[in-house]
Amino acid sequence: MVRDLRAELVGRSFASVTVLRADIWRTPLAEMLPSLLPGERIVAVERRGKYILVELQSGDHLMVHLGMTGHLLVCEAAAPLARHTHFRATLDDGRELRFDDVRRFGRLAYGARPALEDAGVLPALGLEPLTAGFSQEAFDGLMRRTTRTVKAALLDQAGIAGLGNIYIDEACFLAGVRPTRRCHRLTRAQRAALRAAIQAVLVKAIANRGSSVDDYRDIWNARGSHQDALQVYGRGGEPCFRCGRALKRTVVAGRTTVFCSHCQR
DNA sequence: AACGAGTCCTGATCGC
DNA sequence: TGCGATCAGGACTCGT
Repeated sequence: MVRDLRAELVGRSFASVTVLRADIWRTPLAEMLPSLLPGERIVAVERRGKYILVELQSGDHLMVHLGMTGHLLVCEAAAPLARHTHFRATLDDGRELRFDDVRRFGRLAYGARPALEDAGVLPALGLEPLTAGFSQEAFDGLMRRTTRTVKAALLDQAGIAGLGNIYIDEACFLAGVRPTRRCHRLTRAQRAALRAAIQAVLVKAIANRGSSVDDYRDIWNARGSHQDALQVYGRGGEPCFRCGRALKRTVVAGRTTVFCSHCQR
């Protein structure tokens, strides 16, 4: 999404702004946005973990977290509104950037990045799994110093940023590691396999433009295709693609978790 | 430190 | 056809 947004938005300026729902904002600026945002040129679109950051010429940022069902859309101003559209901003080329979210777990914020960080609106996040900082040494350090389950540790955005329920189950399957395993008990080989699997799963899912298991759509409302490549997520009770045995479905760290008890140890 | 439960929401699906 | 229970890509808070 960020790559698509970057290609569409960088260099454009915001024109008018409409806040249809103010309570999804983490900063008390919703009513001031119509005076703050118009005229601002977009200079960059970045991502930190699951947070999307649209950087403006003034140094302020429009921050977006999609939650479960949040969606950013770039469309013509005349395009019909999605049922749960909460924010729309026109661009200087006549198009609009819109945010819609059925469940309203998504959050928007506006402000200078240090201010967003100080307020905890943009929380402290861990390693970016597709950067050099996600070294085997760094990953080993994280795993060796905690007794939590692998699932819980990978869900924790303060350790590694950006992994969610789908890709954690997928990475564990690819690595042959049970999500219920305790981090500090993983072997060196398992840690290496897990780190490689996390990266491989993310790279593939991004290449496939995301997993449209249900609501996910890109900024043009198109579906991704990675849902067709998922090995375990959503397949509880169905045969493992590797060994043919029925996949187990349980709850780990409060989240539905699917794994193969034969292929994952 | 770690974990479970509860909370925030709407909508799809399923059993009766 | 209707109705209630259950569940869903996330992430807080609170109590143990």
